Amino acid sequence: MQRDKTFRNERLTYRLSIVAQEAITANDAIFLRETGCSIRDLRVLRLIDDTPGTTFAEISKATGFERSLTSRIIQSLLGTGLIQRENSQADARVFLLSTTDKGKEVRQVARQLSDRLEVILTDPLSRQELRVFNEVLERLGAWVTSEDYRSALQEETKNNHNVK
Amino acid sequence: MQRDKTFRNERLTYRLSIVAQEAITANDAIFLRETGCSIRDLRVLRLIDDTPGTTFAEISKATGFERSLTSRIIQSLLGTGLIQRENSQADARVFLLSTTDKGKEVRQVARQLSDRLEVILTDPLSRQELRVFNEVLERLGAWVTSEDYRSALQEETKNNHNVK
DNA sequence: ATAAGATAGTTGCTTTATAAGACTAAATGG
DNA sequence: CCATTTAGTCTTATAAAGCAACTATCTTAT
Repeated sequence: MQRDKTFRNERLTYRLSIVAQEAITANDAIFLRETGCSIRDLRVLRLIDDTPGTTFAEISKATGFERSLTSRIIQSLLGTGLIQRENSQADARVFLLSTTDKGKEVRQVARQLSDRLEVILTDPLSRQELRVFNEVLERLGAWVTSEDYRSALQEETKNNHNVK
Repeated sequence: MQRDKTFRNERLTYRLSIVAQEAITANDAIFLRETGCSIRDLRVLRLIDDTPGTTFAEISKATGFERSLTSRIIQSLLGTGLIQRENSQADARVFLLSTTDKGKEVRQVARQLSDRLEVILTDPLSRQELRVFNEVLERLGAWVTSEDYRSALQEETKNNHNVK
């Protein structure tokens, strides 16, 4: 979609959304094709691979995904044999999750793919620009997810409820 | 959602998506509250205000929105009295769109709000960083929407169909 | 020992957004 | 004047995501 947009003198937020949207949807399709997993699935896979023995609840908390969504993602990863689960000895309600060999392999493939896609994405940038961009993005990420950001927004829109 | 994410050593694409997602959803809610329009509606409003006498088809083409979606957005703007339409003399199938006074006003309010929100968003950045960020984002925007980007992606995934 | 929560995880249902496509009316072109 | 194309609308299908109910197990208090 969106072929011939002009793109000049637009808002930062707008440009941000364009870049994010295009980069992500394009990448997501590629990940799906090459690994059989969406980016979101892979994020869960990565989490499990990094912390073997983790549980459903921890995944849900770490990702912020809804419980039902988390559950379905885990089902899917189990279904494709990328992760396995065993009953916890300590608590019969709990399943301990870990990656299978196949899961580890897919994770590796995804990691490499991700590297290559990132190289393509940042192709038009100089090393210097990339560095700044990365750093700024990290800072902005922390900022937009902070409480301070939220209250700054609230403060703003409280004052000028109907401007002029 | 997503409160205590750690955020370090993550991918650029991931950080990009976080920032875009948070910034946009937060902003969208604010725009909706303050102007009664979503960001998407406002984009259409802006287009119409910039090119009075434009048509449904042009809007759809410029935004890349599906025809049905475009139609519904226009209906909505008509319904809230932000735009008006008249029959084209030249072609009875065509409606010429233009903004009403109310529409122009809302556009102004939105513009100012957008300015203020952007200031808040970029609060943690130095002037210098902001400049680079803006420029890089513009360049990336052009890049990810280009044919070259698409073919670079295709090229990439064609070669290593299943890595190792 | 047992009743009353609380917690782990799953499943079905509802809402919502979007795309797809059928449809009407009018224009174009041979 | 018939066939095809185009403008724009409207209905319907589909898919994602959240909500809430549900089972099973654990914990705590009496």
